[in-house]
Amino acid sequence: MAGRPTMRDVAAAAGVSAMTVSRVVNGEAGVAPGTAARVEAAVRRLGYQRDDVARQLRRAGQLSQIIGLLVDDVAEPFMAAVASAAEDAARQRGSVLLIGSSHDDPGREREVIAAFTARRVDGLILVPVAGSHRFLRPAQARGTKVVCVDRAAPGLDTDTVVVDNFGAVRDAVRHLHAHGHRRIGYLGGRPELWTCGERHRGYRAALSAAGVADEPALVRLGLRTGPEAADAVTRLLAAPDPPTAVVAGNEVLASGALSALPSGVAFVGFDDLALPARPRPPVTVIAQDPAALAAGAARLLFARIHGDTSPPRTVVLPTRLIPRGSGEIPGPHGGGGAEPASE
Amino acid sequence: MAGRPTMRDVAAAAGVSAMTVSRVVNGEAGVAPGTAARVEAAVRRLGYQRDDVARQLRRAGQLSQIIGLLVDDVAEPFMAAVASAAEDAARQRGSVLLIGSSHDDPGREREVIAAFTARRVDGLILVPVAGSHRFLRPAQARGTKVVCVDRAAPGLDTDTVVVDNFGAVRDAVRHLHAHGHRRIGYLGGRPELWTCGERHRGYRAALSAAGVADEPALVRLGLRTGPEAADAVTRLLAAPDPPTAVVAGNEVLASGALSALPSGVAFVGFDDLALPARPRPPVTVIAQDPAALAAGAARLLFARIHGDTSPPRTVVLPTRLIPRGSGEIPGPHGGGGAEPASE
DNA sequence: CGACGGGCTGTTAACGATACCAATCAGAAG
DNA sequence: CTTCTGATTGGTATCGTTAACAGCCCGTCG
Repeated sequence: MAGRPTMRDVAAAAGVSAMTVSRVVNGEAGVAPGTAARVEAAVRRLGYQRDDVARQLRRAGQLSQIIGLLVDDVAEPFMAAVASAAEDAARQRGSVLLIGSSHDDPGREREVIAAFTARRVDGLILVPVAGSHRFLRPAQARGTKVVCVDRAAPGLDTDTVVVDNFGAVRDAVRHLHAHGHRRIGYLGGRPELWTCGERHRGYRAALSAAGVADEPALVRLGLRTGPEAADAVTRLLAAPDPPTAVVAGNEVLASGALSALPSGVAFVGFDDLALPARPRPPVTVIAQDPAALAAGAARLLFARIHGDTSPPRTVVLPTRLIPRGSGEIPGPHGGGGAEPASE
Repeated sequence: MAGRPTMRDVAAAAGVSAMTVSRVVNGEAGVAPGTAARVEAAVRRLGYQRDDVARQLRRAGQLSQIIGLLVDDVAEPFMAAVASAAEDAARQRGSVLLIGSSHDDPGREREVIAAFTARRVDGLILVPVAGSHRFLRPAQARGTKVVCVDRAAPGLDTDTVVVDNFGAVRDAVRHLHAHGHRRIGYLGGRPELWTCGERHRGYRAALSAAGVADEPALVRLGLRTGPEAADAVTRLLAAPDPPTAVVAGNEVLASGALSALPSGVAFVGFDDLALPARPRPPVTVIAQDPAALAAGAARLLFARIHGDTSPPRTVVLPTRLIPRGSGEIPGPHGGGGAEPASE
């Protein structure tokens, strides 16, 4: 009797069959009250708990009530908010959540996904790293549902929930333009990431819509860390004819850029999370809602798990430009004006 | 052939027995190279993946390679950092991580723990909420290992990894005293949480060691949110004979307090994470290392899982007081002086 | 009085994998 | 030619639970 007690142990202790114990443990009808009481007493006495591993095996084809979440790194505030909302959604539906961090490494992503699917997760919520995700096809064929969140996965035809990255940066640049800026710098992350591409595209679209030439000297892409962003800012501003405004393409870069930015330069950052302690002067940001992203992804995922077979959808959530001052510093070309055509 | 293929399917496809497939899939020796190649081809062709659920059942008594982490809320930066480090540690040891948030609710904590242990997690890393954890005894008796992190669990005899909360706040108050402050306010969280109790104890110990009377009017306990902390600060400073320095007992309160604090009042906050965008003026903080906490907890947990039966240990990690300016604002009693006896 | 129905309980056989042991076969040794 | 060894491979039982079905008992109805 060393290990954990089984239904047979309980059955023996209560003088019934394992089947009856199963019925009592699962609250099924059709057990005499007296018998149920005896079984419950035995359960408590032995400290019995149903073994969901065996249960899941026997009920193959049913759901495992486990879902997996794969993010870059849970330690990032944005990803942590996603994880928290995903866990909430899972729990509400009676599932538990496995979590893994890819750390931007495709190999690691594959490993974690394999470990998850081997445990028969009902579905995966995925923040895909760069690169093809063709390798997911077999898992999908075996029945694992997949939803991408925050980024689209190139070469994978799945439900996807993202924010309007393109529009967000386009609007931010337009905002700066409306405040009189013409030379607007841009700090972007790794261009092979889908979000970074979209955001950069938004930057260029706004410039071209405003009739401003896209000047490569004002753009730094492929930045990864805060210090890299700080360095990039310093170089941008040291160049001849420097930008009068800067946009940072993600929260890490925003945070790093701020530390190197003189107070006269206008600034808009992406993401509102890393800045809860409202630095002074306050920073204008493009805010996204990670909890809404995760909730949307979970909604789509559970719909699939429960049999939805409609064609994959892409849900695009809005962002919000929150003016707090740093983005409203007037530029040299008639700044301080209102937005051109508000939306 | 609708569902996922099994070893039998692969065996049939490769013209061998299930046993041989098992050996190939698990990389065991003693299979002829030609046979192994045939099996591997069949595996790829059918998209077979080993079912770890069935595997775990058959190998009962072995490890499930799943561990569970229960935190207040993964969205908090501190907890997110703990989760990230825990996931790293688990992965390094070939395990996956289930995560759950208790949201400070004992009922929810129990539910999540039950869901985890029913899936036969090898162990739990627990940030215990307030209240008794006696209910964990049966799970421990069934073999689930438990390690507490960040907080001790009252009434539970387990390994525990915490920081020196008492000493941290004591030193912070001593630091303020050394800079000439005598009236030092304190903002504390819910006193039923172990950490909050320890920190408040540290506050009082420092005052009493310095021969300063503990004045209840300078202390606000039971605060939960940033706005509550901001409000508390405002009231403290509006009172007659207000404090010249304030200590905040956790990161949420620190962040809230800062938003309401005039620049002349000295300030030390707990925890360095919510303030990555270095507010100006920079804030002196008591920094803890959540990754080290989680790594320590994982180390103890896996030692238990692998058979360590020595008596439970409590590991206390140090904190670091990082002077950044706000805590060095001189007070009215000969401020600016050095620490009395540095340590 | 016998059959019948409903409430309760038990029996058997899986789910998919693996531990354990037995069988087969080639070539070597005697 | 027989026996033996070692390398390969297969058969069987089993992990803990539950689906499906079979039985039992008692009261009731024709």
